[in-house]
Amino acid sequence: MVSTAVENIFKEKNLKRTKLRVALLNYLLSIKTAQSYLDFKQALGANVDKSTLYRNLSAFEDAGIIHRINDHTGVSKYALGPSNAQRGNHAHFVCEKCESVFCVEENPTTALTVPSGFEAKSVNTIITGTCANC
Amino acid sequence: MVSTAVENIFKEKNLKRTKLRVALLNYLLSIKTAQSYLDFKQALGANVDKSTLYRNLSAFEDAGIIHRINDHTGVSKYALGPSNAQRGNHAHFVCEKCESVFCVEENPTTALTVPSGFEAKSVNTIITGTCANC
DNA sequence: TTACAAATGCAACTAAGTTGCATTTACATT
DNA sequence: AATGTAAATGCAACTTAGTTGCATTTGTAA
Repeated sequence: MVSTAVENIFKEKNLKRTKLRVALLNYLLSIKTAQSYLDFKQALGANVDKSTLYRNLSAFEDAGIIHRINDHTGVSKYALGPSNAQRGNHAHFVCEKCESVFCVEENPTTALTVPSGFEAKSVNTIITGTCANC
Repeated sequence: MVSTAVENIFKEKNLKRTKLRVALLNYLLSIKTAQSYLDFKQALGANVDKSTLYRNLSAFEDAGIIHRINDHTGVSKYALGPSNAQRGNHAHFVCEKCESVFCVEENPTTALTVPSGFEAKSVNTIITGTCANC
């Protein structure tokens, strides 16, 4: 089930429409939580090439299709949507039981003040707790 | 210049007072930015053992002496003070020019709302921008 | 001073992510 | 449809952060 969005996004972003990219994007569309390299590998087949996958994740990130999330584990995870630097901020919720990472809308956010001399450009928030499934 | 605090903290936390631990703690007291393994190695001598250093960082973290910070680079950095889960929240400022990481007081914070079914326990905020030195 | 748990040092390992390069493929142009 | 080309792939080799097992050493309490 390849949506129109998936059909068009490659042209829009000047990316070639390869098999893996279509599968990757459809998988991202199908899932609610942020995914790691290992998650993608498991979902797309153990035979997917590591370099190719990482390069595609980078390409998607550069194109603003996905954003990279760094939780406490140090392993990068990826979810649909551009980064906070490019769009309105959103937060990431990390479930401490199942380790899932969700994008959540940020609450009418704090006025952000930093020490004098410092200039803030973007904000990334990681919320830790338990998710609805746990 | 070994402060009284440093003399006492090991007994308080039931940690043995070894050479490296004293040096590590004094170094942390002397510096304003969060430090990575490589920073410590450079500051404390290239001969410090990797395992020992990492184990001490873990021990200090467990004891609430320091907390670990994960910025966008995926490399852990450490700074004095317990984690946000244990104390009032504070934020981390990452300078996009010099890559320094500072702990900054968090502004009187928002009521934190998460989707229904989710339960938030702690919040970690990474602010990206330029620091006072850059 | 001694005894023992805890800390160290070393080497070997794991796992995430990157790089170089030869081959293949998407796709625009003819 | 044939083809030229830049981009994408696949593979192997590498880098770097962090961990683990184990024999040796050391801090500290008795």
